[in-house]
Parts: sequence; structure tokens; C-alpha cells
Amino acid sequence: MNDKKSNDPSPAEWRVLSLVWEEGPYAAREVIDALKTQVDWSDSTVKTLLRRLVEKGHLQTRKVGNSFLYTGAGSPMGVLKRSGDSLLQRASRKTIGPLLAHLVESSELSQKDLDELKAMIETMSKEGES
Amino acid sequence: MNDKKSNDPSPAEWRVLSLVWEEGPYAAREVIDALKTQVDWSDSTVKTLLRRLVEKGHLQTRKVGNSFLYTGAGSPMGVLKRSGDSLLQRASRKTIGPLLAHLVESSELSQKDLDELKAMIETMSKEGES
DNA sequence: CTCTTCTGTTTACGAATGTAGACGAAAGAC
DNA sequence: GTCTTTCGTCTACATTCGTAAACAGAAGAG
Repeated sequence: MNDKKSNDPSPAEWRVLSLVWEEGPYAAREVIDALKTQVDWSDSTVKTLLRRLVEKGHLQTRKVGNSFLYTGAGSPMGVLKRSGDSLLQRASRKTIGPLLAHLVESSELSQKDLDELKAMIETMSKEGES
Repeated sequence: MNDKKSNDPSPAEWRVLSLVWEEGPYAAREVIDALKTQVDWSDSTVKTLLRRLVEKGHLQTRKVGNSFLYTGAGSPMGVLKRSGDSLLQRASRKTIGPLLAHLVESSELSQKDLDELKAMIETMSKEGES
């Protein structure tokens, strides 16, 4: 019985989730402290968000001593793509080009990413020829 | 006194909003009927969403006879960009490239959009050179 | 062996969201 | 000039989200 409820993280939950994804297995306390430098949330708030993320299946826990270590469950790209797709659905034939342009422009891609993207676009262009 | 509360539309509201944006001024009834082919919402539901969109400032109304004509207020791009930006914030240095690639790939851009995007990337690449 | 400090769990509560019924006023049918 | 249909408004209610206090049990200090 796969738990494919696919409950996407809420905005507040995203902050916690990305942190754990990027900085790897963290105990609740570490997450709380790391977030203290970015947002003004009480310890309780963070604990709640962690719990909800586990419930939604985005984080996994491993008992270590008296506390837990939180680790990302599943790949970030899956969730990111879903978010991306729903963004695309909001755009229209007319706005989608400018939207993508805006995204690429403001996303500070590395040279490597830029090159890959360009190559991809070139391939797509060729394929599009009749 | 500008009403810059910038309350972004919720997912359900988006369906209504895009429809009105794309298919122009619509009376409530037309929106309701158009949506009937896509989702299974009661008339009331759509009416509520329309009202909330007006409250949030995304739609504007003009009285015509006994009913209202709904029109988009403000440009779609503003709202789209905001959504896009919050998506980008969720990605990391590592995932942002693949994410953008996924978006471009699955967005079925027109040849013209592809060309523009490519040109933009080329410019960005040059500017990046030291 | 106590006292203090943490940790995770339970409970709370207002705002936003999804979804929709009820209702009064206005318009149209005949 | 009634009867019916249609419109917009008001009210409703379960769920999710943001935010956090309270609490019970475990670990550490001395």
C-alpha cells in the first residue's frame, strides 16, 4: 500500500524541508537553531513543522539516543517538479514564454547549467522542424 | 493609498482566474459553465471563488444589467512572476538547473519563445565571462 | 539521588481554503 | 400582474496552515 497521497509541503514547511535536504541529517535542535538566523519562529513552531513533514512523508526519522535525526525522504526533484508543473499550468500560451525567460534570468544559473540549458533548447528547436 | 496587500490566489482560485484572463470578460454564469467542463464544482463554489478573487484584487467587476462582468485586474505577469520566484526560492544551487531544464522541456514553448530564450542565455553567458 | 534541561507529544486557536446550501431581490415568461 | 428562473450575498463547516504554549518523560549536572 503505497502512501501516494502526495501532500505537498506548505510554504512554511518548505523552509524546514530545504534546510534538511541541503544540510543533511539534522536533529530537531539543529534545525531550530539554523532557522533562528533566518526567521523568528519559536521552537515549538519548528517542531510542529518537522512533525507535519514527517506525516506528509517528506522527512524520515532515525532514533539516535533520546532524539531523532531528520533526513529527507524521497528526492527533492520530485517535489520540485510537481511545484514547477503546477506553476506552468497557471501560465497561458501567451505568458509562458516570458515567464520562463523571467525564471531563467533571475535564477543565477551556473555557466554549466546555462550551457546545458542552451544545448537542450537547440535540440528542441531541431526536433520542432518539420 | 495603493492596496498592495498582494494576496496571491489559491490553487482553486487560479483556475477561475486564468480562465477569465484568457477568455476575457465573462459573466459569472459563463465562468461557471466554462468550468463545468473541467471540474466538478457547484455554482456556489465558483461564485465564492469569484468573490474572493475580487476581494484580493485580481478581478474587477463592471455592472451590466442585473449581473456583473468579471475582468482581470492588473497584469497576469505580475502574479505569475511572484509564483515563479517563490518556486525558485525552494530550489537549491544544485537543483535549480535541472528544475529549469524540466520546466523548459515540459512547457511546449513556441519556436519564437525558444529562440528568444536561447538568445537570452547566450547574452547571459557572455556577461558572465570575466 | 535530586534538580535542571532537553526532547518529543499533545492541545490550541485564529486565518485561509475548498466546497456549498439558503435566501432575498431582480428579471423574464406568459 | 403572478410564477419561475437567475443573480449576487450571506452563512456554514470541515480541513489545512501558521504559530505556539503546556506537559510528561528522559538525560545530564553535581
